[in-house]
Formats: sequence, C-alpha cells, structure tokens
Amino acid sequence: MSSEEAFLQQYDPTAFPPFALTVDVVLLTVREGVLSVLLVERDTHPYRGQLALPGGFVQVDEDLEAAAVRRLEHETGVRRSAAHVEQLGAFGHPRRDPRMRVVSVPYLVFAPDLPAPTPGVGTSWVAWVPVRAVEPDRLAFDHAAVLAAAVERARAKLEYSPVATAFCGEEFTVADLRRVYEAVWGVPLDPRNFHRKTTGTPGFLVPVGRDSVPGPEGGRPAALYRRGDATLLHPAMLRPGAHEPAGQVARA
Amino acid sequence: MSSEEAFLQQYDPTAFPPFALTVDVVLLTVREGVLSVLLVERDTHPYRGQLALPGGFVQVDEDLEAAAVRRLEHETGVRRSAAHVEQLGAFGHPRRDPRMRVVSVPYLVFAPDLPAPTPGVGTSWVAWVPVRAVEPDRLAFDHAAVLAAAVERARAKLEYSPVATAFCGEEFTVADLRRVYEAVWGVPLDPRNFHRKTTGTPGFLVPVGRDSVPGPEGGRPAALYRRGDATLLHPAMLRPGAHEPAGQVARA
DNA sequence: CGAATAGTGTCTCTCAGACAATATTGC
DNA sequence: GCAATATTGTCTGAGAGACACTATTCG
Repeated sequence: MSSEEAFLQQYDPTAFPPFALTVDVVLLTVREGVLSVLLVERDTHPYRGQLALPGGFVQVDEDLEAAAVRRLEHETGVRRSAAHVEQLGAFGHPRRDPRMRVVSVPYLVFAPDLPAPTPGVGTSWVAWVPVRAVEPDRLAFDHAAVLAAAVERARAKLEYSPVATAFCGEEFTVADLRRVYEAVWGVPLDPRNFHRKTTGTPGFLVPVGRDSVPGPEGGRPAALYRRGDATLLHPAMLRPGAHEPAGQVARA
Repeated sequence: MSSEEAFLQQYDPTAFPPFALTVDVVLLTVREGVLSVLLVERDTHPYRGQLALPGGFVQVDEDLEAAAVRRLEHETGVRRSAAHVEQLGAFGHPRRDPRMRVVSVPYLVFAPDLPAPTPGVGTSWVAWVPVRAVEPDRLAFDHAAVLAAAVERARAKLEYSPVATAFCGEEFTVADLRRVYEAVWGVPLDPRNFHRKTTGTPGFLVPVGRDSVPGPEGGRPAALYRRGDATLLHPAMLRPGAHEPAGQVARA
C-alpha cells in the first residue's frame, strides 16, 4: 500500500517499469482479386528469418500514429493520403517479445494495389502474401493474432463504412468495388444487387461522369465513381452468412 | 543460436526510448435510468484535485488486461466475472502526461448498478457521475477523449452484440434491458417493439420461467430472463436516428 | 452474330416502426 | 373499477436476395 503510494508519487522516469513501444503496420490490399498483406522477412534477432509485419520502435517524442505512418511511408512507399489508417489496439502480453517487455500498437492500413516495395532496415525481403496463404505458426511475435484481428476488423468495417473505397484508386467502377468486397469477405456477391445497393446508398459513391475502358474480355464500359463524403453507410452492406449460427446451412 | 545469445547479451534496454504504460478503467453502469461513469478525484500530481478515470501503471510482468482488472477489482470492488471487459485502444500522444512519455491503454467495463465504491490509493474521492453531466474540460489527462470513445463504443456495441445484458444482474426483465438501451442511446424506445425484437432474436434472451415482482407503481409482473449464448445479434438492434445525416430532421 | 460485362426492373420475404388490443398486477 | 405495466397482434413501408431482361462493348 505505502510502497505503491511511493511508487505513484515518484516522478523519476527510471522508477517506473520500463516498457518499449512498437508500432506494426498491417497493410492490406487486393491484388488480382485476392486479399493480401505485406510481410517482411526479419534479418535480425529475434525471429531472424521469419516473416513478420513491418514495424519498429516508437521514438520518445513521436505520436503513435505518426510512427506507424513513418514506417508505412518509409518501408512500403505508400503515401498516407492515399490510404486508410486506423489503430487496431494494443498487444501487450508480457512475453510477446523475448528481449524485454514490448507493447505493440498495430495500425491497420488499406491501400490500392501497388508494386512490391523494397526492403527497409532490419528486413531482407518484403512481399505481398495472400492472407489465406499465411501460415500463422510461421509469423514472428504474436503477429498471427494481430493479423487475425486486422482481417476481422476489415471484414466488419466494410459492412458499415465506406472504407472499401480505400482499396481502389481515385476513380473506380462498381465492379472494382465489388471485387474488393468479394476478396475481403471471401464470398461471391450478386453484381446486380451490389450495383443497386452501392449506387443507392447516400454518400457512398459519386459518379464521375465518364466511363471506364472495357477490359480484355470486352463488355459494356462501366461508369466511373469517386468515393462520397459519407462516413457511415446506411443502410449497411450485409455480409452474407456472417451472422448465421454454424450448422444452419447443413440443417437447411 | 550463439549469435542470438550474443545479441541478447549486447542488447541494452536503455538504447530504446523508455515508455511508461498505464491502464485506465472506463466503468459504465446504468443507475436510475442514467448512463454513469465512475470517476475519481486525484489527490496527487499531476492534475491534483481534478476528476479522472481510475487507473494506474502496469507492472513489468503484468498483462494489460490483468492490470485493468486488478484496478477494477481493487478500486471499484467489481468482480471481473460479473462484468464485461474490453480493450478500448491505445492513447499515446507524446504530451498527454506532463511527467513523461506515458501511453495509456483504457479498458471499457460494463457492470450492473453497484453501491459507490471506496476511494483507492492516489484518490480522495470516487463517485458515479452521469455521463451527460461530465464536463470534458475538467477531466485530467486526455480522459475526456477516452470517455468519448468509450461511450461511442458502448453505443455501437449495443447494436450488434448482447453486451447490454452486462448492465443488468443475473436475471432481469425485458423492461430492465430496455432501460439500459434507452440510457446508453439516450432515446426512448417503444416497449412493445422492443419486447418483440429482443425475445425474437435467437440466443439473446433465455426465459428463466419465473416472473418478477411488480414495482411500486403496480402493473403486470414481467417474465425474468437470463442472457443467452449468442455473441452477435442477428438481426441487430437498430439505434433510431444514429445513421441519419445531420440536418435531415430540420429539412423534413 | 455471340460472349462478356453493365445496368434496370420485378417479385417475394423479412423485418422495423406505429399502434390497437389484451393480460395481469396494485390500489 | 382505474392506473400502470407486460405482452401479443396487425398493418405498412423499406429493403435484401433472387433473377429476368435490356444495354453496350469486342471479336
């Protein structure tokens, strides 16, 4: 009791338990219809040679999100203005880093498809990996749990917010957006209902007034859209089957 | 492995910027139909004499949630098993604490109405304060932002999850649950539609088989329920007006 | 022309919101 | 009985999902 009191009244930083703080970047994109995450191969201990999320220590006067954005721009070349960035939470299990007590604050980033970036400091290799192909046991630290939380957050967020547009470029077609939803949710969507839904939700899409050029398969050119100014989708996009109890389909 | 040993030996913790880590507890309850938060008055610097969320430093070998639960049980007397606890995120602005760099990981807790607890260490006063009566400018640190995030999270969470039951006791009536929704959302709800909705959503409520005793105003006794085993509500409870663009009502 | 993709219209079913009507208590 | 609360039923309109149909491109 009194020791804790003395503890709390101490102003000397060295009297507080020392923590190191890192930020990690869970950079997601959709490439060729597949939800992919940027992973690096660590070339230093701990977990040397294993795959990990890009990240690093926060500087003592640096804001958490600024640290994440610095890593994002430096190690992946993604400009902050072209992406969606949000904090995922704090991961602080006492033994998640073998070196010392490290708390990590991962940031979730959605960006349009990009060329594979060049390795940064502390990494020898960097690449887009399809999320479904990631082997959780081979990720460093607790990054498997971080990635799982990120993907679940992304799936939920696409339902009620317009962030899916962050996976597209400035201008995109409804089909582009649909492929984002299909990749993140992992389910096929009816193009006709999807079109009616997205164009009918106020503030979601703003028509540019021009058409896209048809793809190699031919087909009618699609109208181009920009993201609107809505921050919340109403009515929300509904993820098929996400809310059914397991076994419901088998019983039907 | 020998290289890793060498690395660990040459590794110097002071080479990394030192952070202090705190947890804060945003303990919400519904008392007499009003959403209230537990606040303490600080009796030590910084912000001595101001209101704050209960919280404190994380020990070096302590899990973040364990630290929050320790504060919860120690400073408020709420047992973890009787409440809902979830992490709210990390708040880490470089100057949020005048002493040094402190990152806080607040935890959001929902608990049934309880007697006002006794002050803990570092606090001279502790009380339930209606959330609407909290003056943001008078809260210590960035706790106004933390509280705002907590309330918004609570409002959103009631829509798609059954956590509202955490504000009730073991057994409760549909009207008890409705008063929780009305207090958190700040809107009146139709008792008849609310009843049909909650009892009709699979896994939300399980009938106990007994009735409550009528209140002082008389009235028909209500059936008692327990929370069901659903983790997600489908269909979701809808918060009236939450998704309308501002000014919609004025224009109508 | 046919294949492929874009976009509209229509039907049905679920469900939210409004509210009438009935049930059960205390006084 | 009357007031108060609980619970059920009924109607209407919004909207999701299924899918027929039309439009526009390439080859």
